[in-house]
Amino acid sequence: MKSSLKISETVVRRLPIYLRYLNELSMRNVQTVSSQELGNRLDLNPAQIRKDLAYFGEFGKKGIGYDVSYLIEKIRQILKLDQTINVALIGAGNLGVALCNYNMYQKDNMKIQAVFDNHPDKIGQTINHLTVLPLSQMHEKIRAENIRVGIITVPASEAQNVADQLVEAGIEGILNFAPTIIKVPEHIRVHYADFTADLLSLAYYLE
Amino acid sequence: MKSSLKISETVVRRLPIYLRYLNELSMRNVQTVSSQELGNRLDLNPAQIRKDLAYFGEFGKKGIGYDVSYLIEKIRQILKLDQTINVALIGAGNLGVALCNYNMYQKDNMKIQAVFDNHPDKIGQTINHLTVLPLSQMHEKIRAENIRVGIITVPASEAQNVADQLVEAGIEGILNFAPTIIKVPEHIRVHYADFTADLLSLAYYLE
DNA sequence: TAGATTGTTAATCGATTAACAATC
DNA sequence: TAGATTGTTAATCGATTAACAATC
Repeated sequence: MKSSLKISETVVRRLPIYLRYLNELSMRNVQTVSSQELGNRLDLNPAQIRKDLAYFGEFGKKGIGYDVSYLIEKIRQILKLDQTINVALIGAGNLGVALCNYNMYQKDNMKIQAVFDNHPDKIGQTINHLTVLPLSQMHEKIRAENIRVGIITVPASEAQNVADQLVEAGIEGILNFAPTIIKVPEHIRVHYADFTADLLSLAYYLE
Repeated sequence: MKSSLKISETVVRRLPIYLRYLNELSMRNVQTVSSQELGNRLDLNPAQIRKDLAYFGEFGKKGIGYDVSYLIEKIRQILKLDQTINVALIGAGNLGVALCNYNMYQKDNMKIQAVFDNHPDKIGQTINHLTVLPLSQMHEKIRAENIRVGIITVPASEAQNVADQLVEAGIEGILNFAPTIIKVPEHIRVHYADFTADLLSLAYYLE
């Protein structure tokens, strides 16, 4: 385990991709997989996959490949998904509600434990067993429930304000669906789920 | 215009980000912006922004900066957003419905013109003025409406099947929200809106 | 043993950034 | 003119890939 090394962001971003396919293999009772097979399926170079995994340890066996279950366990450890991570969602609009109901991350140990919205129509409603709370209760709830990640699904115009409140409440990471760049202190991690940019850039490649 | 040059994907992906902020400036009646200001706001290196734009032409004025309206116009041309691009959405679940209602890309000239789903409960329902059609009508409708892009919001297990049908119907690009890698012919462009990977990789950086 | 596949080094490729002449 | 800022080159930095000894 070379955990002293600084691992690049591009490497970390591939780990969930590996994990997902490994889970699929596991469900099909496949015992072992090679970097070759992984690469084929995921459109990645096998050498890259081996190198990615080698940053974290020696998980494979020469001549054999990787034990599927063992590698799943290891990647989950690396991503810190061996513990439950509590998540709050802010913005109970169409997208927010969709993500709450999705809740497929639950099997990955990330669980939406609270939903916030300031719209009077929304407050008090129930979404997937969770009552929508006003933003004024965010600080208290986030601390009480040990929530460490916030998902922002409010309009772009409100995203920075919500981010500020999340930081203030002691959140450690943010997944921002609002189509805007937000400013947070150094120690807060922000990922962008920017599907409008994904869609618009697609137009460039047409025809 | 050095349009012969092969532009890298990372450059193209930043164009919608520029466009978005330029639109904001335009609405605030800002006439001119420097790469410095853009970089500040978007957390990007000013040299990178100048280089990105210079791939497509000389849009700025030395000593002055970029004319906001002119640059918006140019970026829209580059991304081919000066024409309307018709889009189909496949999978009228929570997420699909959310994206239909969103339809904020409409102002960017990408418009969802058809919605498909095979679930009997869904077929015939109306979502944002569009009637949900069965997949069996996809081929015909896509050709009739000149639809060039497909958004996949079905479960991962069905994504490849839907992608195959989209390709068969003559689609040119796909935005895939299903958490799985899909295989398509060389000439089809696929972008991934993989927010579960964004969320899981966030866990790595906590604490 | 022979075949397969890892972990890792070295080579390549591509992206970012600094620096600055050109010029508004 | 003096100050600001572009477009572009060169330097740096980082990521991908090929190749192969080690070994199951």
